[in-house]
Amino acid sequence: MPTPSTIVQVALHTPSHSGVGDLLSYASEHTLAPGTLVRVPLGTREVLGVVWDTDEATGELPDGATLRPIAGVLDGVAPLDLHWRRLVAFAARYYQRALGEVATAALPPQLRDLRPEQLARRLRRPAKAGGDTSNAIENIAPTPEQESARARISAEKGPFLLFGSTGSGKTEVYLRCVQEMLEADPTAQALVMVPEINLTPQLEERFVGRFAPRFGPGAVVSLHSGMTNPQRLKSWLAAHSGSARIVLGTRMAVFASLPGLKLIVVDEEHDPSYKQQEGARYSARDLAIWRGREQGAKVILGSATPSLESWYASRPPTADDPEGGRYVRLHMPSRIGAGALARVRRVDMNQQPRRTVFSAPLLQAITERVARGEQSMVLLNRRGYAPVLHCVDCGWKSDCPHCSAHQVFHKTDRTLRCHHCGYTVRVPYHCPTCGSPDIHPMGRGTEQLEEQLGALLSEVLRPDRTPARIARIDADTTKAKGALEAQLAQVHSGEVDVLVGTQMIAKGHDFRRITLVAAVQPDGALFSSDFRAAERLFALLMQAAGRAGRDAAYMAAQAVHGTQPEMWVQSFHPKHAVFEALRTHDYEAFAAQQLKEREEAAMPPFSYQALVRADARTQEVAQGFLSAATAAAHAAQLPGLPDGTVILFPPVPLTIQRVANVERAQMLMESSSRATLQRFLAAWQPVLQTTRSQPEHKGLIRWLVDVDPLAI
DNA sequence: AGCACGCCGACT
DNA sequence: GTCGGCGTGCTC
Repeated sequence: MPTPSTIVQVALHTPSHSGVGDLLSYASEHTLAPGTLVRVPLGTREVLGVVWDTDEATGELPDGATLRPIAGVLDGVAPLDLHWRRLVAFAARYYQRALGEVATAALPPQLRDLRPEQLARRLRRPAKAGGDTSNAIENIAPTPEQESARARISAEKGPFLLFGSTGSGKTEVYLRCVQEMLEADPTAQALVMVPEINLTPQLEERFVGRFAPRFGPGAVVSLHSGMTNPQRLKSWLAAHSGSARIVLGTRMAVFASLPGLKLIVVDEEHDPSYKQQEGARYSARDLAIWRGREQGAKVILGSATPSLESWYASRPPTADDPEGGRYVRLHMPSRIGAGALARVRRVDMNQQPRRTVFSAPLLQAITERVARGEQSMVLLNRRGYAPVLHCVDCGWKSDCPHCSAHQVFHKTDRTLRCHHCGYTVRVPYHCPTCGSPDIHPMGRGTEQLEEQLGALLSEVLRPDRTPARIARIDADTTKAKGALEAQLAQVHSGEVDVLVGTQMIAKGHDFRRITLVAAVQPDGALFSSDFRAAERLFALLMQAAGRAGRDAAYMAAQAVHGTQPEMWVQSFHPKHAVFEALRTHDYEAFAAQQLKEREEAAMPPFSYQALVRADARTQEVAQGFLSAATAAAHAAQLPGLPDGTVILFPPVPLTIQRVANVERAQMLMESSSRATLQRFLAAWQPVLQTTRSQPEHKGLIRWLVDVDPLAI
C-alpha cells in the first residue's frame, strides 16, 4: 500500500555558485511545519536541513528527477520561528549567499553532526544547574546620566546609539535596561553582543552576578566560537527553548534563535570584528538593527567612538534636516568611578634622532612610573621582531615565496614567518642570494620593543628595589589555551611594570594601575589608501587612552606623586587631525570633520558599496573574469547601470595581490541608493555564474561578493 | 562544498 | 599487481 506523501521544501547547505537551487524538495509522510529541523539525503550524504515556507519555493524539479524521502525529523527541537527564518532569509539575500548556507551556518555545528537519536539522548539528559551565584554584584545607584539614558530607552522606540565615553558606565545602562525588560515580561529575552571572545568572560561574570540570583542560574548563557561544540549546543538550545533569558556572545550570536527577543545590545558597535570576513560576510551590528525592527525588539548600540555610519544615522534634527537620523542618540559624557581623562602627549619624531624607537621624554615618563610602582602600556600593531629582513650587500629582502608580502622576522624562535600564508623557514645566517653575513632586521615589531625596553630599563628599579619587569602580549604569546588569562592575571597582580603588545591589549581589559599608555608608531594608518583607516586609528587610540587611570581611587592615592593619566603618541605628523582630536578627546569634532570629507567624496555613509573579489592562478584571469562580468552586466542593462545609479569601477589587484600562490583582484561597486545596489547585485549573481562557466575563465578559482565592505 | 567516479604513477 | 594522485561532475 503506497504511503500518502506530501512535498516539503528544505533549506540545506548547497554551495551557492553551484547552480543547485536554494530549496530542495523532499517527500514526507507527514506535513512538517516550517522551521522543523530535518535530516535529508543529498547525493550520497545525509545532511541537516530546515523545512522552509513553501511559498518561497521557486524552481520546479528538473525533468526526470524523483523526490527522495526525508531521512529523519529532529523532533526534540521545536521548529525555528518565523522571525528567525526571516532573519536568515534577509541575511542570505542582502549578503548574496545561498539561503541554505546561511540557515545551516546559523545553527550550532553539533546539530549538523548529531543523528536524531543522539540528539534525543542529549535532550533527555537533565540540565544540571550551572552558574555561580556566589559573587552577586551589588546594585549601586545609577548616576543621573545613566538613569536618564535608561528612562529614554524605556520610553522611546529606538534604535538607540548610546554615546558614552570610556568609563561612563554604559554597561550599567545595559544591565538596567535588560533587567527592566526581563522583569516586565517573564518570557522576554535579551541578546548582548561584544566584539571579541576575550571580552565575553568578564561581561558574563557581570551579567551572571547581577541576574543569576534574580532569574535563576541558567538565565545567562554565552555563545561564541571559543566554546566547545557541546557547550554551544547547550547554550543554543537554552536560548531556543526560552529557558535562557540573556544570551551573551560575539557576532555569531545575532543568529541565535530567541523566540522572546525584546532587547538587543551591541557593545563597542564601531568594532570591525562585527563584520564577518569569510563565508557570508554579514555585519552583526547591521543585522541586529534589522532583527530588532522585524522582531519588535529594542536595539542599543553603544560606543565611545561610534562608527561614522551610526553617528550619522543618529544625527539630531536641524532646520535643514528636520527629519534627523533614524537612531536616537543618547549622550553620556561623564566619566564615573574613573580618574580624569588621560592627558595626551605628542612627541614630534622629526625632532628626535633618526631611528629613535622610544623618545627620551617617553622613556623618562615610563621610568618614573616604574619607580613609583605604576604600570605602563606600550602599543604597536605589529607582531614579531621586525617586519622584514634585509641584506645590506645585495638588497635581498625576506619575501614570502608564495605571497606578495615579506616574511616577518621572529627572533624568539629564529624563524621567518609569512603572516598571510603561514610559510615558515629558519632564519638564514647568510644572505640566500649573495651569501653575505650582513643581513639585518628592518623596522620593528613587538618582540623588538620588548627587547629594547628591557635594555633601556635594565637599571630601573621598582619601589621594592627589584628590577623592572616587562611583558609582551600579542597573538604569538597567547596561542596556548589559557595563556592570555594567565598573562592578564600577571598584569593585574602587579608583577608586570610595562606591558608591550598589539591592539588586543587596548580592548576592554581594565588594569587599575596603568597610568600611561603609549602608541609608539601609529603613523602607518594616517595615509593609508583605506578611507576608514583614520576612523579606526582614532577609535583605537581613544580606547587605548581610556586604559590609563581607569581607577579613580588608585589615581587619588598616586596623586601625592603628581601622577596624571597620560596617553603618549609618537608621530612624524603630530599635528594630524586624528591626533588633534585625540588631544582634546573630541570625538564629535573628529566625526564632523570626517563626515564632511566623506560627504564631499560621496563615500559611506553617503553612498553604499559592494566588492566582488576574484581569485585565480594569474592576475589576468582574475581581472579578466571581473571585466567580462562587468561587460555582461552593462550589456544586460542591469538595474542601476543605464542611469548611472550604480557605478562599476575597473578591476584592480588587492593590496596584497598574491596570497598562498593565489592571485587576487577585486572591483568596487558604488551607489547612492542601497536598494538599487541590492537589485543590481541580485540581478548580477546569475550573470557572474554564466561568465564563470565560459571556457576562457576556466582558471578562476572562486569569486565572492562583499556587501558593505569595511576595507577596500 | 563534499563525495563519487575515473584514469595514470610508485609502492608492499 | 594495488594504493592513491586530484580532474570533472552531480546532488531534490
